[in-house]
Amino acid sequence: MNKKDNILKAALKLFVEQGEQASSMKWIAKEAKCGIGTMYNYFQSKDELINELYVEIKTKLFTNILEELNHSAPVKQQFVETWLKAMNFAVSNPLEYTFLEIFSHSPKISKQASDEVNELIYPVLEIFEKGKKEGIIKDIDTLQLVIFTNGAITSSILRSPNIDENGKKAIVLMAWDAIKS
Amino acid sequence: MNKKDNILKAALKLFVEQGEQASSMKWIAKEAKCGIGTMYNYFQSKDELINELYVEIKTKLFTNILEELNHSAPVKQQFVETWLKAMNFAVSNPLEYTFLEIFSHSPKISKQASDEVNELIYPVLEIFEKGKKEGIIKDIDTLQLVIFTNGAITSSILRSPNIDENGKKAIVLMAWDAIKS
Amino acid sequence: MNKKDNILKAALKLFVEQGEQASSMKWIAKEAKCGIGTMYNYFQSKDELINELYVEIKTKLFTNILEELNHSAPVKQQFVETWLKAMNFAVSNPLEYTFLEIFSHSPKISKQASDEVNELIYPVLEIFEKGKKEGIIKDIDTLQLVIFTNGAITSSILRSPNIDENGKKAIVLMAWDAIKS
Amino acid sequence: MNKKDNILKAALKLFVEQGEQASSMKWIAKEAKCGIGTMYNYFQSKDELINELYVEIKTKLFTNILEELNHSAPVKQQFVETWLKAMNFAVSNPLEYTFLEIFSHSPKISKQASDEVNELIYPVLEIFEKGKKEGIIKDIDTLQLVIFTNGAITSSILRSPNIDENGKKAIVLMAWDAIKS
DNA sequence: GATGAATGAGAGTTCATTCAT
DNA sequence: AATGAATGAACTCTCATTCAT
Repeated sequence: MNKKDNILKAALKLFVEQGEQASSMKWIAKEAKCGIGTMYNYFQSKDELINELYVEIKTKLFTNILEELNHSAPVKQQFVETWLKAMNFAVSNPLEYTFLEIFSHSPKISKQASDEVNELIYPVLEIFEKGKKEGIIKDIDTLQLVIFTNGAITSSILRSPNIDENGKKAIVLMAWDAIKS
Repeated sequence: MNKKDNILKAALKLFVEQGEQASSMKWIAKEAKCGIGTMYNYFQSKDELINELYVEIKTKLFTNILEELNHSAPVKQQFVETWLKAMNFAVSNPLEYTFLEIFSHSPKISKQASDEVNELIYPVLEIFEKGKKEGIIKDIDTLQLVIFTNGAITSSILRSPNIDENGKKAIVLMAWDAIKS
Repeated sequence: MNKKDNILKAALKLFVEQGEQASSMKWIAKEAKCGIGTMYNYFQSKDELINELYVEIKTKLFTNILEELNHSAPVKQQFVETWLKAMNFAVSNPLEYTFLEIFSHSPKISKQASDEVNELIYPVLEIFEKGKKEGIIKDIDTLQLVIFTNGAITSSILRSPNIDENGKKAIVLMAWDAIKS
Repeated sequence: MNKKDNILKAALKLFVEQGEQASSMKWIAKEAKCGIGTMYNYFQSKDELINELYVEIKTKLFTNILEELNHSAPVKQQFVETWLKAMNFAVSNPLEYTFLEIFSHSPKISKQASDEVNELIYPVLEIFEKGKKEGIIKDIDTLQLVIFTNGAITSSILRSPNIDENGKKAIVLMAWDAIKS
């Protein structure tokens, strides 16, 4: 078993369940079943651990969302499938999804990590752009549309982590109703 | 000059600009131009300061939103006016609104404070209920509708703090499109 | 009612019941039903309050012990009456007596207060001196005899604050057996 | 070099020489030539340090007193030897003995520590019991006899730390005179 | 690479004391 | 004389980080 992954996993669990401040390096080491010093062989500091975890999870989320995306499918279908996948990721990986929420506006996340992660959204933007060109999505700044959609869906899923398939679909369709022209 | 208000104001500023963890009591005292001990005459602990600030601002927000609400106006008008007021509050009080976002899911917020502010949302729920009864709002769990709406609008306003009147209106109307049946 | 006495009384109570360290000036003021500032009109500092209390109580104890002492009575009788009075003082004034024990070796008691109080013992020393001259008390350094006696009796009374008359007499007679030749 | 022992030794020295309140953890660390944090690797808190020191020293005292005690020797001999050993311990370990005196009635000593050390006295009680059965010790509550004896001897030794062998013997014999029937 | 005892800066908090009222 | 809000030095304790093993 990979030690670095153990550490990331332990940190994720404690950060989400106890809060970052309450999760000391000592405790993370104990949870990861390794020495404190070992953690510093893999991460230069606690902040670096947080940032690496953040980038890793965000990348995992987008990889998951965007793989198998059929760029030639109708825009609405792409929209629905994309956001359903996001919701499924959240449901299947509650720790990861909650972590992203907690740290997305944290001062602990470096500019560099933030920039790195922001690029991941581009393929999603393209779906909206395509829809706007086709005249089926409102002619509003694309980033604003994504932020609106993401805010709505993320809020919904975080407070209903046990939502069923119909519930998820209803939420995505509400989001579609919001942005469709 | 009110000392307690000075402290609350200084804490708000630093919490939002530097993060809570990076804002030591020493620093808050300096910003509030008072001694450290003085803060403890008004708040039993840093946590209590945070919680009091949270309840105060949340109450201020809802007071602002709900005053002058015309309960006999059409549901759509009530919906639009309510959320426009929320956005206006956010634009006029960016520190306050950001603070609420940062701390709304923080482990620092006590159960008691959380319960206290949760009651403030009831009048908003009623608007949705009325719309559902009239058949003009989707027949989905009311709380879920509010969370969806709030998530969408909060995300939007936080990342476009300089939005103009038309921008605000566009966002509220998107939210209306999402929930209307 | 005298404010200064109120303060001394409140301090005595709290020092004995809660410990000196746990008895803040604020708490003493509250117990004495006066403002914090008022205490500083009567005592320059907390330490001065402690020392004044110490000297006052020790003086009260010795006044009580030595008044009515019949210097022409037989030595044994003087001895017994003196120490019985000390025990009665302890039983009647448990707070005062415990206070003396707690502070008798405290670094808070100033050299000056200590010297002042040490003079009070002289009349008691004289009883022992007289007994030694008469050959009915062991020929051991007088101060050592007093310390032995006082240690024995003080220990005994502190752990049996509800002792009865016979118990007190038994202890004093044990002390007499110890020092008599 | 044992760090924990260094800390205990430094704390003992400062507590006795400066008082507990005046001996900050920072100062103890400096005296023990270690960092402040190091102390917290060995003791959870300052209070725990005090209690551990108390139990350790009291145990050392009684181990010292009771080892080699000849239970079949005459009661008077057992009595004399036991208390002579206590006095010798006090003379050889003045810091330790003074520490016990200072803290024996301190509110810092926990009920648990107190209970733990109270059991150490049992073998001493047995000597008195035996003497009472033989009719050579006064028929007074045993614990009271021990408290009387201990109070007398402890007071004596604390104020004459440079006492010689004859002086010690004289004091123990005074104590014997007090309790013998 | 792996470890965890050692470290000390810095955190939150207390409280004796001051001083304007 | 009486008050108590204001103060900040100094306390105990935490924890990210280091480094000798």
